[in-house]
Amino acid sequence: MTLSPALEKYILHWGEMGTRWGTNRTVAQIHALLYLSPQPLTADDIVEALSIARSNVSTSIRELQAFGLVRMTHVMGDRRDYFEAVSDVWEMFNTIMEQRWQREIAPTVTMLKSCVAELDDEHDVNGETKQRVHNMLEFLSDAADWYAEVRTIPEQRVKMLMRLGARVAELTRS
Amino acid sequence: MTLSPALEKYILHWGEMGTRWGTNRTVAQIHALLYLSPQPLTADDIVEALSIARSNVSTSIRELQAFGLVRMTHVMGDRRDYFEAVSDVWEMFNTIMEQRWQREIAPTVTMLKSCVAELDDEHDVNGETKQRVHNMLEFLSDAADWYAEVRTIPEQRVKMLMRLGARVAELTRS
DNA sequence: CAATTCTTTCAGTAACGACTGAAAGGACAG
DNA sequence: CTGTCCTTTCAGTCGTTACTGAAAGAATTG
Repeated sequence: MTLSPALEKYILHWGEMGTRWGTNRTVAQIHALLYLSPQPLTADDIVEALSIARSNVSTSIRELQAFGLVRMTHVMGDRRDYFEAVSDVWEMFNTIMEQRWQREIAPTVTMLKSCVAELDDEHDVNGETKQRVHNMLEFLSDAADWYAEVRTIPEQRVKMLMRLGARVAELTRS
Repeated sequence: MTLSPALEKYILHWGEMGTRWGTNRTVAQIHALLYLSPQPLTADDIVEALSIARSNVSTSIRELQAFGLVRMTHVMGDRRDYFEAVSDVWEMFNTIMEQRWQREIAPTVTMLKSCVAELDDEHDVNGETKQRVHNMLEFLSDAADWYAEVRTIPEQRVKMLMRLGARVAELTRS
């Protein structure tokens, strides 16, 4: 379990980015390692490759499984758990988007709705302020509705629509 | 400078979310406060409203200005700096998206390109592994191209395209 | 039902980033 | 030029989260 320079670079970078994407460095590194590995790995493989504690692998793997980014598999005649990452990139980003949506946008929309309701009774609050809370709620719930729609469209069709969007951008310019 | 319960809730929540969006709690709280305020505020107004140190306001405001989310203004006959947030929600999210793109996606695409190049010379690396790095690069650079296109389309037209996307989702289902 | 192998839990520690308060730096008024 | 007002810088502290290592737990084998 020794990593080539390019693969090590990939894993380290992914770890850095992970901190910006809601997880910690280790979780993201493990995810990168599993994504790069053609075969499923054991926890001890990961310990060795990344030089981290066994317990750290255990908790990080659990987080990745909860995210839906890593699956557990088994090998006949071997008691150990093996892990592999979802290897389809499109599926992977769908999963990440979904998670982030649930953790960030959905609770915010809930909060905004209750704020709007409460503000109705707060007569000393400036009208412009109320309007801005309203605007934020409208923006996010429109976006939420749109995202919910898009999620139901099959991958191939989304790709098609994206190409269409790019086409329109060109027409707009000319 | 006293906040109503609903506004306080808004600001606290925004602060929480800020930590998930690449900034820290204070920066996000200040941004929320300025967004909610119908008039520009001074640094001391912010100190009082959020109970934080003056120096903390100074550095946080700088970060918000660098993000392009807050502008400085002045009042005739008053030496102090006043600050106001971009109040248009659409513009605000465009700005946030652009920043996050530059900080997260762009460097990753750069990293992936160099990885792909280096992997060409690393003959002991598994073919499937190389393929996966390639897939990731392709996905992200396609997404980057698409995003660059969309950014050039005027707001109204993007909204139209979003509605069109939702429409297609409905057609797909029936 | 002991011994072995693997996994998980958890308390303590280490590392990191945010925040404060004091001091320095600038700009203006008298 | 001096004092006042406002802003910025920075060293130190505080708080939070990640990580480790030891111990407990669970599953399997002979």
